[in-house]
Amino acid sequence: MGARVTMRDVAEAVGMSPMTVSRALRDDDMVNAKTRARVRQVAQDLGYVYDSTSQAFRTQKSGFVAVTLPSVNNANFAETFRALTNGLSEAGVQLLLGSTNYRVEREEELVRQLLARNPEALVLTGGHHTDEMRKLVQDRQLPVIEMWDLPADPLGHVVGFSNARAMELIVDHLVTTGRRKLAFVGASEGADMRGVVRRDAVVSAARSRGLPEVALIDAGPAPVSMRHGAAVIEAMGRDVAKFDALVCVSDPVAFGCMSALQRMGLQVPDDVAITGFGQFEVAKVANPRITTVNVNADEIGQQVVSVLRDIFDADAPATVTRDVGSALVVGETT
Amino acid sequence: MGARVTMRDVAEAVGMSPMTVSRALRDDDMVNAKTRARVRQVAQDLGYVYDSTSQAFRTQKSGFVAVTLPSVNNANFAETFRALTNGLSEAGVQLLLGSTNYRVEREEELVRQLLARNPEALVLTGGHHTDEMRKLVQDRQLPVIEMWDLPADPLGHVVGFSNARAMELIVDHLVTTGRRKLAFVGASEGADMRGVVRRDAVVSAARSRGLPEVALIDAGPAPVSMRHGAAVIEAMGRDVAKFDALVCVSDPVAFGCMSALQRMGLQVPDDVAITGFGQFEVAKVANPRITTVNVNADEIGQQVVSVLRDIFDADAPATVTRDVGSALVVGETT
DNA sequence: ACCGAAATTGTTACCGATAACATGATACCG
DNA sequence: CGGTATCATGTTATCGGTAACAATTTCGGT
Repeated sequence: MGARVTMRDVAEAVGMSPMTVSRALRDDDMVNAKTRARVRQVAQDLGYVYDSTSQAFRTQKSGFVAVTLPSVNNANFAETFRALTNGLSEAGVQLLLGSTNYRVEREEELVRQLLARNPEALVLTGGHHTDEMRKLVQDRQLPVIEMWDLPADPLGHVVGFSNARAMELIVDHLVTTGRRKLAFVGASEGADMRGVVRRDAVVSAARSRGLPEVALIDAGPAPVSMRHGAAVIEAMGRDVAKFDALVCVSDPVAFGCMSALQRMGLQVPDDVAITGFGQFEVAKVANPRITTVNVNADEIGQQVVSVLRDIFDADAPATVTRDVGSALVVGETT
Repeated sequence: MGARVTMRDVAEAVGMSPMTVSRALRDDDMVNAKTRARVRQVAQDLGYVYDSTSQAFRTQKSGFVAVTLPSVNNANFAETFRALTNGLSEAGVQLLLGSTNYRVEREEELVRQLLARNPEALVLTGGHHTDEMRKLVQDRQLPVIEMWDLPADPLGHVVGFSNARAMELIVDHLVTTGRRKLAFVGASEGADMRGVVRRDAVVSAARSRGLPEVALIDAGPAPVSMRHGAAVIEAMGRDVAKFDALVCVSDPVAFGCMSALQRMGLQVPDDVAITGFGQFEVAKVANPRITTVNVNADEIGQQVVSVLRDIFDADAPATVTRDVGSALVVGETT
């Protein structure tokens, strides 16, 4: 009861060496079929539980892939994570998850912790990191995948899409539908780099298309969600109607804005158009449906899995960059 | 470059024994301050990364707490997970996360994998498990916490609330506001036990209060979300107006239902009332605000952390049950 | 300067699985 | 029936830390 059951115990019980037990419990070896069956039976009877820690230690292969996400509490990142989990659990790989809370310093600390677990690959969300952190991962010969962005100076493999180009799609769409006075609703400067990139892309796209300067509506520190969108629009009051369109950093924010507008009696899209980002479920179900950009979180996950598979199979693949693209999804808010 | 830097290397570089290095790198020991500083400096210079795997192996303490969630892609579970992460990262504990996809068989398999990592505690969502799985965890002297439910036959500690009582709050509220013909919108029988409990509670609460039998609207296999709620109501058409109220298994489903109703031109709550569950963000921001039940996912996480702290501090605490309760949050849909 | 206590560093063995190599058992061949 | 290829099992050493204990140094008080 007190002591834990080890392979040695199982070996003793079947009257064989631990090595044979080890082989019998793993699939891939040449062990007599009857022996294997007996070993497995005894192992089960004794309540033996395999010790991955020892295996990881002995083989120097942890069976872990480390993943950092800005937040789990985001349907898109969660979806990518789900796809990763599903794709990798078949390969017997477990995920070590950490949240950066949208802060690069937190990411550095986190990666330090994760590296101590000796992961076989590192999957990072985004391409913005501290210098210290870059050094950390580059010193090791550890496969790194950055996802959700297309960083200018990648650490290794990349699976993502261009946030900037996605925003241009939106701006062009708004121009086409006759909107000119745009406002961007997003988080305060700083933490959420993806948001910053989107904002800057909107601003510069508007400029290059000859629109008036884009107004910036600050919904508070990242992460911003439904309630922040609603709150900031509520605070503005009917003033907001001076804009033709609210370009929001994400669908939840867009939904929050829309809800606030509707409560004030303003019509979407007649009084103000709204766009979101990320094709969250709410965009499809909201009334009216929110015009958004499909970023296919699931496919990002799958592509990352595929890259990891390649890495694990062939030991030294060239670093790849996969652009999963993005597409405008026109709803009823524009 | 090829070989990894170990404590031995650091020890050699500073001219001391590995043991001293080990002590210097951990905080809590009595090492000369200057020695410690020197060791740390050298370790950093050499790019030494601590190997938690070895530590876990030697000390037989993994530094892991294993957590199973039905799905990461659920704002409430994600919130609980976030609270767990935050609370435990201070204690130097890492979380090992697995998703059961709302299936007990998957849970069993998952727990098997997680146990192989030798976690110091196991945090499970819900109180329904396979027999095999119950044996698995009871054989070990491993602290187990079930959360989000109040199981009749708990495996160990419990932090949760009564789904049944929460649904009674809703039924009573609907009765008070004059509703009698209720329909429950949830997933098909089977996987999501929490949903089943909620449904049964509504049915029996309605009976005991003398209401007509509750109609059951099947939104498809778990997990069900916005789009499933919307789809099933759309499929029903205006027939749905024969009900006084739609009692939904969750806020997202409620939002989907509401959206579908509104698209058909039905008024909420005038034509049909709607209730949700879980106080998701969408309930607060939707228009009208959805009447729901606050379940405080964050507090569940915090309470679990507190129980874990107690477990880690004092080795053998009695098993505790903490009811975090739930409260009706009246919105504008009833 | 000497002694004992406290502070600091060192030595040895070991956690559990498995790679690499060695050995024993069995089958198959002419 | 001897000899070799094949299959099946056993032996030994080891991954990188650290517990437990041992040895050494430092220091204050007399």
